[in-house]
Amino acid sequence: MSWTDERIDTLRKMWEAGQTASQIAEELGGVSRNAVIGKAHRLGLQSRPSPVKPNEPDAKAAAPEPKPTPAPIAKAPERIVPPVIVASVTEVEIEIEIVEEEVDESETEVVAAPPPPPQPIMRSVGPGGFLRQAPGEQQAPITPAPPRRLVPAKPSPEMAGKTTLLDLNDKICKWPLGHPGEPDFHFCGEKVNPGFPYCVAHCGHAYQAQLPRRDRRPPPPLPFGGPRVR
DNA sequence: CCCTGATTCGC
DNA sequence: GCGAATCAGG
Repeated sequence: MSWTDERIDTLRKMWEAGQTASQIAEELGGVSRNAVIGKAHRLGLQSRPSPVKPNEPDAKAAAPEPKPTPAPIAKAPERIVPPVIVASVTEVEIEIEIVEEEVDESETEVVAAPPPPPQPIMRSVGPGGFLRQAPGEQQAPITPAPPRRLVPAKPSPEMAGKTTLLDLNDKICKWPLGHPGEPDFHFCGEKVNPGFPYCVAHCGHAYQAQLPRRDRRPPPPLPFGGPRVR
């Protein structure tokens, strides 16, 4: 197989969409994961969370880097599934600070049920103007992706007018609708909130205000062993 | 071991 | 330019 313009285009778009080299190679067919990576680099596409860190030669008296705020970023979920990223507060906006630990000892005497705090819904505004979901109105994260590759992500009748993987570019919302492998899997396709991979509306889903730990519900168990089919 | 991407180097 | 081999982190 050779690198035709179409194949290069597919590679480029899938790479930019965050697909792994393996997935891209699988999609293209006839090439190995290494071939994809090699090509991607030759194309100038590069950098993307790599497991291997660039070795800083200047690691002499390297000060033990202070990390006061590790940035509350939810760890990356399965590829393609929109990351529900906890708001990494960049501006001055609502800050939910709750001193946890030591929940106080007043629990021995349950006098009255704590009255439900009738608070108005507070939403923080993210850059670009999207409204973050407030804690409490947050919805459970998207269901895990089903087995992928049930169907080629290519042309099909019902995909008419849909934004497919190959339609992605910097200007349109990459919020996935459905799951990879499903017949009608496609992307939002709206104009992006400048500087973000999603439109304003989907930014509101992707970047959410943090919920205090103690009020957080543990993630629901995955219906089946989880993604990844093989 | 599995996965990942980066890099090297013979072709 | 290509990609297998190799490396190294998670």
